[in-house]
Amino acid sequence: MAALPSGVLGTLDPTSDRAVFRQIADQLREAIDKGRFKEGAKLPSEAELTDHFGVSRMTVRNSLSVLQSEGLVSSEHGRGVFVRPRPPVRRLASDRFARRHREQGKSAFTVEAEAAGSRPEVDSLEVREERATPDISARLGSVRKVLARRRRYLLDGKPVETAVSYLPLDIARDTPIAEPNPGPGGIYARLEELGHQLDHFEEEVRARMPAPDEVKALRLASGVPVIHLVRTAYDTEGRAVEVCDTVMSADAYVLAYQLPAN
Amino acid sequence: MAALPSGVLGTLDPTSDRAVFRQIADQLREAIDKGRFKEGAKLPSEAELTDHFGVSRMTVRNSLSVLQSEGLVSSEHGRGVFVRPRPPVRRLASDRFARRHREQGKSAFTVEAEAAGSRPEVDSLEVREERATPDISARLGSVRKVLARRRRYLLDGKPVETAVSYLPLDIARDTPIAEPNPGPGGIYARLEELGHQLDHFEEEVRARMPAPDEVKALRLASGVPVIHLVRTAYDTEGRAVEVCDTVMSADAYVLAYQLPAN
DNA sequence: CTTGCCCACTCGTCTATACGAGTATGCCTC
DNA sequence: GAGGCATACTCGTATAGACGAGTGGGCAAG
Repeated sequence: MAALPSGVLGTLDPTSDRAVFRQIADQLREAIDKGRFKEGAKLPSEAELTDHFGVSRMTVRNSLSVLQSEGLVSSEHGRGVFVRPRPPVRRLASDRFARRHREQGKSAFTVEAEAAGSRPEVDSLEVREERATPDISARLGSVRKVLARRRRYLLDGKPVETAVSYLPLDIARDTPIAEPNPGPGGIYARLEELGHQLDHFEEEVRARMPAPDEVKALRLASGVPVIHLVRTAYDTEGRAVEVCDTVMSADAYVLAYQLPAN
Repeated sequence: MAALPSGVLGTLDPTSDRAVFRQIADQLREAIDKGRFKEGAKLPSEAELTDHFGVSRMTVRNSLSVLQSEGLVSSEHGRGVFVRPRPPVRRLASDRFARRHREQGKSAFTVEAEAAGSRPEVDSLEVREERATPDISARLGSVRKVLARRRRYLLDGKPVETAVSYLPLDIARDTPIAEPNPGPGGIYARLEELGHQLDHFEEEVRARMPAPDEVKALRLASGVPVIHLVRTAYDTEGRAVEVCDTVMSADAYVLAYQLPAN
């Protein structure tokens, strides 16, 4: 068993009221914050920490679980515990739905990802007709049946976002929108061709911890929240023509918005 | 020891590959989702779960810690484990910085909270001059020294948000902005009086798990992420006149934005 | 009736141990 | 050299027990 690099970690204060596992977590957190363990670096193994601090393994594991739920580290079975690297962040600009971004052939996601040097992918594409949930129905203006378009977005093989678009069936049925691939410019371009000139979008942003199925779909590490975004698109007649419900890995996104001062 | 209400929880599947503590967590989660345990309700005690499932206490605790890190339940020392109630959510509207909201005497936070029937409070007010961090400096356009205004917002005694405003010292020094109470309409009203007519705001939204000091300041339950919002205010000459860095309890907020379609 | 204490119940912390399972390395065999 | 296997090291799961500390209700003393 290799000894710990000296000076990286201190000792416990037995007179402190603070629980031992918290003291250990504090020391590891500080070491990470100060760069003594860099991004992606391996922390000392549980056995090494057990020896160094003279505590039982469960206490050490408790400390590590604290850091894990803070999103600072993640453990890999058989390999060790590592300082979680920050993935490249995707910035959603406030003009991302401007019409000029729709005029080109590819989808916004693809264009932007390639510009950033990433390999974009879309999978789990599924288009079907459904009964609207009460929430979706309310947002679309008391629509009963909707077309639901589900898909998952990946960058360089890593899932970053799932999205479901809901459109009133009377608008979308038997149009290219009901096709898996709606064609250049995406469904917004198709909506405008169908006479629904888009006026503006409303977005609602929430953050929360993921449900188990979201952990799976986005391959989320523990301690990573999700951003839950619900966007409603309105045409120039004031009608809600689409609701898009998206769940994003919070560590892969930053959302940018512009607000008027008057 | 009271027996568990029959039918609320099932039994384990010993043939399953799924770890026992996960199976228990799954059952509890399902019971909560289906409303068999309502908001604020007390879950069976660790001892009861230990008996019911015939496993050791640590295994039960492990299950509960899963639910806790999902934000579903929170434990109270000496009392039990409870289904976490969803606090009333504060909605930040997309027009929240419209000039008309500034014309009145009180701060936006106060007005809005009272309209919603809550008791607003602001504390930890602290105003001082500081060296700008590289990030703040970049956002303000290579400003070296700034005026920092720190404060914490509470609703009905519960902290919901901390905020720090940074203003270039050459704008804010020796003005009402440097006073703890900047007067009616807040610092934005003062900026306009000083000749900095506001043009627009840019906001960046991130979500992440809170650092320990944020847990303390916002009294966050475990499993509750924070929304990290950085807003930059620009005047009509294109100059960045303020950066506001705010951290919000994610379970108390939903942010609303409006995006143009062109 | 009120006060104060005791006690039962609750979760929090910690130890010690055992075995399982994934990973990586190096050696041995072919 | 290539392949496969043994092995050591890693984290994952689970048990059993002990004591501490916060909460709340009931009982006894005043």
